[in-house]
Amino acid sequence: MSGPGVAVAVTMTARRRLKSEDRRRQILDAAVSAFARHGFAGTTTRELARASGVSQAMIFRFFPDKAGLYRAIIDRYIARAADPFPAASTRGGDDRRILERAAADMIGNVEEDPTFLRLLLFSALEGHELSRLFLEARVLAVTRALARYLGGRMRRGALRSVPPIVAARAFIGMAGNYALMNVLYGPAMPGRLPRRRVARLFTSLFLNGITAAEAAAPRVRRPAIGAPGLDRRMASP
Amino acid sequence: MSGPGVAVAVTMTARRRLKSEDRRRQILDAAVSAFARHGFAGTTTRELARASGVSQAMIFRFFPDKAGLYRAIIDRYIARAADPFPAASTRGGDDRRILERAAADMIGNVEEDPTFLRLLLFSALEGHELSRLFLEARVLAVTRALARYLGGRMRRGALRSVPPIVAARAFIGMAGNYALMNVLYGPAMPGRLPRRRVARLFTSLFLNGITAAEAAAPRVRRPAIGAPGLDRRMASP
DNA sequence: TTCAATAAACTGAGCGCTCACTTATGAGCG
DNA sequence: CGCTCATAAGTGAGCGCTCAGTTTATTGAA
Repeated sequence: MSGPGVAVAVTMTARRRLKSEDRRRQILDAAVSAFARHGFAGTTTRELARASGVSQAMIFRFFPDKAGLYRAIIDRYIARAADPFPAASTRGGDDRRILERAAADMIGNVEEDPTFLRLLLFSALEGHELSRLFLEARVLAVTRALARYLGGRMRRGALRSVPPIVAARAFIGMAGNYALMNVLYGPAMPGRLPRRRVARLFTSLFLNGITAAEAAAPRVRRPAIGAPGLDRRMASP
Repeated sequence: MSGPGVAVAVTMTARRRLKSEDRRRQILDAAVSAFARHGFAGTTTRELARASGVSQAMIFRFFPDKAGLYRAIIDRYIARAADPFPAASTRGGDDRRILERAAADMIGNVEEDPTFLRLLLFSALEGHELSRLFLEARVLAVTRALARYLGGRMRRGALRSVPPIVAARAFIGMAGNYALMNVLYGPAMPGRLPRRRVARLFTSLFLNGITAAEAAAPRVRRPAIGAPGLDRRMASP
């Protein structure tokens, strides 16, 4: 871990003093990984210090307290967010390519580095005050952008007219939930395929489903009393 | 906190003795709520004791340790799981009704009581050993059941032939992610509609998308270099 | 080039407090 | 009675956090 340090070990202590800014970044990096793995409550400042290779005291030199460090992490993520969907013109209309790419990116990014997703979930579950900002800057930005795009395509008559935000949530839900489950349960999760293939399938399902056409299956609208089916056992004890 | 206890405070202790089993259940109930709200690491045994109205020591009379209590909770949830999709015959084929109901139930159950979903997420994120069982008994059971149903319908030619598990994950993803986001962010989440309506919309999208038909939009398959679109900014820092 | 003086990075020891968990000793019902 | 239910009062360990003091890098007069 620490180079070719062997027997001597006296002058070669190899303990590097970093400039304040570098050290701060190092601690922040280590904290990102720790908080993503164990959450806020499950991470100790001692552990953070050990992971950064410094003493506990350094943590509190750079950050007011543990919560302040967490806040700094979220700030950093928010600051790096950019328009995730830079005005993909709603006229060209190669919907398939755009959606496939969006789905593949979502799945791919989460697969390559689940850190952000885990931080997002932990912050929401643990009720951190910045959780909402986190959501706004990243998740909602994507949702709204996609909704805007879909809405534009609907207005042009290319897609069925449904509430665009809900449609966007449906598509993002497919890809997002797929990625989420893979992150949470890894290989134990059945139905994992190469991400491009999944993206293609989700896109195909979604586009087939939402593309304007007289196809729409006959609207059976029976009262549906006592029907068998996926029962209510999904969430209640 | 302890009633009208004033000077005397001797005979009127009002401390009820419960039978062991009742007390155990009471503690378990309180623990479910606490763990669902704050996770395992974020919940203290003092807090559990206070919520159950007993002393801390009682917790350890009924459960070997904090982890054992958590285990008991998960065991209970797993024990209550049943076949969520009791062989909905794949021949009748009122797909719309069955799926709508499934989606509405998923959304409704989570909405009415987010406890289970939060426990599930916390246990997965915190890496609890029983997390996998939890998943198996509840989430995968539903996924597999739906996949089985869809697979049956595909074999009958009623639906397009795609990997059934992935199709199931797509549908569950729509409803599940919708419910998840609503739980995590509540009213801040845009695009919330009455659950029946959302269920109807998701089902319609999905069925339109997956129903066997020659509809399938023309397969544009350009290389897609440098295309604008939802970019990769979804998950990486 | 040398080297004390200064500034900055850094740490070990330990503070007060809370954690999960234990023990001694009742209180109340059969 | 006797036996179970219950608690008050602990225990050592570990928490977030602080601070006196040490170690290193940088400076600038000689």
